[in-house]
Amino acid sequence: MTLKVQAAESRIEQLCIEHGLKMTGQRRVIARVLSEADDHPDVEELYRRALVLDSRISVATVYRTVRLLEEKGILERRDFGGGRARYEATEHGRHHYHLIDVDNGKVIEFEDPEHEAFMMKVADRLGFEFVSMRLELFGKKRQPASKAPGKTTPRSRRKGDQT
Amino acid sequence: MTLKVQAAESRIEQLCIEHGLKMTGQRRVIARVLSEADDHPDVEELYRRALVLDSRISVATVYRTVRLLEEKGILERRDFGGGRARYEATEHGRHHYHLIDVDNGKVIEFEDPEHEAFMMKVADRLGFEFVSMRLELFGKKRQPASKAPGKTTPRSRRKGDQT
DNA sequence: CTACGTGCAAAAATTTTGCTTACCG
DNA sequence: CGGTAAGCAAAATTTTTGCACGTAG
Repeated sequence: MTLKVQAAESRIEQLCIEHGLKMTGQRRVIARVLSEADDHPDVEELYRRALVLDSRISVATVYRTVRLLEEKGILERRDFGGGRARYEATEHGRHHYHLIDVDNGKVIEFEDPEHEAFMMKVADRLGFEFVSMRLELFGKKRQPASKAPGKTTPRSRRKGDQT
Repeated sequence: MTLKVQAAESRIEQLCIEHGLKMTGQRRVIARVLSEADDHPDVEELYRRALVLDSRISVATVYRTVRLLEEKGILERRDFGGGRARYEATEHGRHHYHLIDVDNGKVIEFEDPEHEAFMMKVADRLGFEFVSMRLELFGKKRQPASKAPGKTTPRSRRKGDQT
């Protein structure tokens, strides 16, 4: 019996093809990494994950690729306040939003089905065709039941932010 | 009769004082620039405007100040896709949102009175105390009644973005 | 075959910082 | 006065690019 050796195209690769992009080995790898990510990796993280699958990829290519995919509407860029852009796949018709814990940078996702529809209506009313949106909510965890606040903010380029 | 020679504190300066910040000449200038801005200037633009009022201000100070004010919740940082952070004064209880024209970077503001209340409820439901939020809508101007699309995107660090 | 993609390293752009001096409270 | 802020220039980061070469279609 023959094995199917990873023949399946990743979801993002599929989208790339639909958009008529030339599929190079690197793009396939990056597409796969993106397809499998269920968090919000920045370029450096994408690069790291891509390297595992294919060691001859350069950061430059990752940058070029995310920019391309963003322009095509396949990816969306986020800014959760860490100074570096984070990416996630676009989910048409089913947007989710982000609640960022300002104390530790953790990101919680939530949905609101009516919200996107409402935004589309807003765009329409203003004479625009909806392209995409971003909604970020910043908050502090409630429940001050114990310790002191604690200024836990190491003031420097934080490499390892969460989710 | 004596003239009131700019004795009035700017709104932002007022807030700084309430937050117990030491008011230096530079901060006063930057606070004033921010108070008078009705757009979304980036650091470089703030620096330019501050220089007009006081020539001995350095960019470093502008960076340090916006960071400080953002931490205090007096300012909010925005990302309209130009690669540089933009700032605007926080308006508690009356958030407005941004619709960015993806073709030319122009920003249109709009409001939705119920929206912030709704977001606060969401935060609360998730166990968080609302700190702030951001909502950005990206769209293309409708009405393709004339010319061709036109790839009007000079691909490089664009210095002069709109609004 | 040819246009487009990639690697590499250098360049550009943005933001942060170390250190000394200035100045608010 | 004492501690914080500012200036200046250097450093750190993040992102883009020029060029020679590789490759998808």
